[in-house]
Amino acid sequence: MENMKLLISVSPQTSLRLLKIISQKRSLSLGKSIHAQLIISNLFNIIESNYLIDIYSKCGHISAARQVFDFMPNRNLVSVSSLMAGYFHNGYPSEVLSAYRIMGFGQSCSCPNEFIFATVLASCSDLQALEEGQQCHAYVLKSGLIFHSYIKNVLLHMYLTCSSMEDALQVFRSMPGLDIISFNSMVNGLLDHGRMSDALYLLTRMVAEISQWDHITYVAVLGLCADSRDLLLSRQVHCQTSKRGIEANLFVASAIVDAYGKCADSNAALSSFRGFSSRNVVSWTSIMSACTQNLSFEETLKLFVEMLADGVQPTEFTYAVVLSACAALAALSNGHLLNAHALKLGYNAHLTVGSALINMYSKSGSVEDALKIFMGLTWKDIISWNCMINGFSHNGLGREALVIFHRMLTEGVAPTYVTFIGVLLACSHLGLVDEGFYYINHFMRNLGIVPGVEHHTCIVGLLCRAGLLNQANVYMTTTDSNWDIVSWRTLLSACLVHRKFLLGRRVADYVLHLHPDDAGTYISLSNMYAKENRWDKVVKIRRLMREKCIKKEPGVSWIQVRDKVHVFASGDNQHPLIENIHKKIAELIDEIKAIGYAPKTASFLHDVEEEYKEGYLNYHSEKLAVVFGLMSMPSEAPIHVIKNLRMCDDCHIAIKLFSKVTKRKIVVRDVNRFHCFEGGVCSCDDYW
DNA sequence: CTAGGGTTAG
Repeated sequence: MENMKLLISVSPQTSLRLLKIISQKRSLSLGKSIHAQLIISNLFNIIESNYLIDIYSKCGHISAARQVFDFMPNRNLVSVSSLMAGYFHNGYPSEVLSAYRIMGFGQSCSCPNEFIFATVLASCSDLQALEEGQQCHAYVLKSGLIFHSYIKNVLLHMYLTCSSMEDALQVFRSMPGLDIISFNSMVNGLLDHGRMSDALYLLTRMVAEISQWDHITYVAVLGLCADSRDLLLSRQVHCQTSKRGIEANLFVASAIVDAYGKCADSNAALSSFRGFSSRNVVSWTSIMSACTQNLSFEETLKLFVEMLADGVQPTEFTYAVVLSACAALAALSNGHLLNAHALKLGYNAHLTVGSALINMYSKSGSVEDALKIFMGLTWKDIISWNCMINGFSHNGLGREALVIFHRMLTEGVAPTYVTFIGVLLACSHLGLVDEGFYYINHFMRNLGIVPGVEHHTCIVGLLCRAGLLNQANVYMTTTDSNWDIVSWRTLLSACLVHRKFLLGRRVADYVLHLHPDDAGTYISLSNMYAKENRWDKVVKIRRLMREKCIKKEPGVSWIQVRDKVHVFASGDNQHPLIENIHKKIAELIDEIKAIGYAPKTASFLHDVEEEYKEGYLNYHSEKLAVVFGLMSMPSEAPIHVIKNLRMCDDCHIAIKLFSKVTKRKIVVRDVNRFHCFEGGVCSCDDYW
């Protein structure tokens, strides 16, 4: 710094050399001091001012750049294009176009050159301003500027982002002298439009026409690997990049992690991520996304903590990924924490973060908080609406879901495939049979949305809920859809709830014909027999399951208390406080027996599985977790428990009564829906 | 002195 003052006062050539270095280094503080020196010595000319515009723009101080520009007594084309580039790179493409309009080229100013058009066309791309872009196209054709390679490529990019693939292809085909940048743009454009085979064809052409691929070509190829879920190809490309030393590039590194994640190999994603020498937010976010997509939710949370410890600031993408991991885990307290964190950094206003928060809160049993977030959004898109509608529906709040749906229609937002899953689910909760059929048969059809198996399954649920089980069965057998095991289970469990055992057994036989080893169906069947006290049949089914080595997925429930997640499996005694928990359960069972609870047992049989024996039900995982929660949470705090299977009958009754005798709010998220127990009743109205 | 293509999301 001391030397700099001397240099400026000594020679103007040296000051230009200094300015060049400062521009390359993007040093705001040095730029400011040399600016001050120039003012003091009153020595600056057009070139020095242009440098200052460039430096301020590159350092994100666009208003300072504008000030320098405005105070210049004389300007040239470089002054204009530097300022335009500044506006463009700082995210103000519309300023570039208005600057162009008021510039008065050809009159007071000389004609625009290739530098000006490069930035103007790039701004058209960002603004999706096809018409302006076409006007530029005409000008660069007439003026001959089209022969500059920069102009050619930026024009191609404009058509790729603003117009049809056909227009872009026409520009691409008519362009002489294609270079690596034109090819890269075209490949990426094709991939963006989902035209994978065309992209692949172009890549084979690139092998012949481009001597050396660069890192951006590899990013495109890795995008192709990810889109086509081709693990082998991903490995091959990864190897090539590391051989050529390109994997050190952070764009390439992130693309490698993403490709492995999309190809369902989270181990490869993790080990390649660990092997990279440098990291940034994007590569961190990519690895977290890879883990979340492959159901390693805890890993995502651990990585997030590690990233923060590394001093890397999250972005809206990061929050979206981590929040969706929280949603999957129903990790409400982590989600709360992330909400506060995002709020502090100002990311709460972002659409993706907002939707992720709505999703997280509604999947963690706190719809009230989800609604608060939703109402606080200044900008809503279709995904925010869908998250809120589905959030309400999944929590059994059909009325509220429909209110949001109608508000969405009034605001002129067009519903989508996902919207109607929530809407039909809401109809099912409310018993609105006619409305449900109206939505699926007319409303969706008028919008050109073809109903999928999710919608049809909602209709089955709707009919079942209304007690129209035969109609539900007929609907399933006569409607052409990709009926899956989920849809059949909807009908089966309805048969159980409504005690339609004849139909239930017939359906179960049919399902076992389609899915011979489905444990859930065997269990439903045996539950139906158990409800009729036909224990001989129960024993037979259990024996059959043993012979076929079909195992029931063990019931697991978990609850978060402070910073720790406590996991309970049915009948296991792993928890350090298990003695106290059993004692507490026994006390509570005695209490609720006094108000009418009658436990179900089949103690008179020895050949029945453990779970039917006396007292065994008391060791069901959800009871263990709920009672542990009652013991360890402050007395006003609601108890949030998550279970991997559907809740069992007995636990449902017992927990309802627990909520009454303890005056606590208890929320259990099972694999299907939420049960919100309060004052002895459940939000599911005993139907699940 | 100024300009081009690229990674992560609900």
